[in-house]
Amino acid sequence: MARTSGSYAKLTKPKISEIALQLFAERGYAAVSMRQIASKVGLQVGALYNYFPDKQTILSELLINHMESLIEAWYAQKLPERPDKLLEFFVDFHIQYHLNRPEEVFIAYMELRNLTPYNFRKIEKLRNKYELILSGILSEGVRKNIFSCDETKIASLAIIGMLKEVHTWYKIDGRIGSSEIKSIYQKIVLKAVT
Amino acid sequence: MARTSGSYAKLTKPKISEIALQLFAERGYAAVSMRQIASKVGLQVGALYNYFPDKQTILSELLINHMESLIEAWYAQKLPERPDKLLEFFVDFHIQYHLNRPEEVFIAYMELRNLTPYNFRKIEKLRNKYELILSGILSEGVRKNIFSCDETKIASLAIIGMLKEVHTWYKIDGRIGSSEIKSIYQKIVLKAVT
DNA sequence: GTCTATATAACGATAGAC
DNA sequence: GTCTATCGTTATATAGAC
Repeated sequence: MARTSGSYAKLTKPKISEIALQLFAERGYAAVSMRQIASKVGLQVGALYNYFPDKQTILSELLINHMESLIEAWYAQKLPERPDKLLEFFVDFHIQYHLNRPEEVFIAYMELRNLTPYNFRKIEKLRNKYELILSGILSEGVRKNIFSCDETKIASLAIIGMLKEVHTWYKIDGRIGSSEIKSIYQKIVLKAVT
Repeated sequence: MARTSGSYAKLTKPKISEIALQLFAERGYAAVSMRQIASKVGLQVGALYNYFPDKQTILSELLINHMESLIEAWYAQKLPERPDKLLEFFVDFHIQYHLNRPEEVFIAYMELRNLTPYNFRKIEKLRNKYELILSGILSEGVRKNIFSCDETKIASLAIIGMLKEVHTWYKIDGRIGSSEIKSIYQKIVLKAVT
């Protein structure tokens, strides 16, 4: 068995990320200090820099991991082949994934403006990669004459834009359940491209 | 005629507020420095303190003025007497007023967390005052047997909460015009209380 | 790997000359 | 009313002891 100090250390970085996520979502990136993060983790400031080179990297890693996990989660599934079923599947997946991570969704939306241009471009690339999944589904459907859609690229942007607004409507204790929301959006999206 | 310096000075405070509003909406309150505000106004930092005692007051005045202007704008209108017409009028008024001020709506939602407890309570009181307008309309309608509603206070909170979500849906260049949105919400709200 | 101590810069806010 | 200069504080980030 490894030394206990080493075992704990493996948990330290995820813990820093988790607490930074909470604080950034609660007070905003610029309003949170490294000292506050360290204090809530149970460390002194200097120790944070064993895990992250700077504050900016804590934020950018949160956002990059969020996007990368999203894309990985998509490809980890067994996907249906028919493009119309695949599109329904995508809507369902997207809504469910984002409803399960309200804090990540919030900072991915709010704190983009606090990324350096370099990190912002990284996020943009990942976002494009995710949008390619959807536009790929659409153009495959068009090729098989199941969908009718002139501009699959623009259509996929519009659809993702629409789906993004779910989190502003959805309340866990509200009258509308997540399964209802998903079926509503599935119908809207399918109608939009057939 | 007054001295030109005096004339310009009268415009300085509104200009500071206007530019602070822009910057706060764009980058967030905590990420904007007094020096940045001063620079964009065309002043040195020290000069800002002739108009505001501190940075916090710039933010709180923006939010307080936003709420006070909203309430004043309501009472400045000629109001219909019938409670059902008055309710329609309220929905129309609320949506139009907020669609015209996207930056104010945004910081009124996002920057509440950066208010001191004292200023936060001020905003809460103004919000209650605004909600009293609506609950007053509802209870007057109940008294005249036009509306049916058990808890007018809770109903008014729910309605305002619903109306607040308009700004997340509405896009000026979108397919849905503001007049359509208003009539949709008027119907929903009226149905909800009759 | 974590600590204490510190370098360096930027922040909000103030004082006094003009 | 605006400027320059500066105070005191706090921030990020680093260096070196343990």
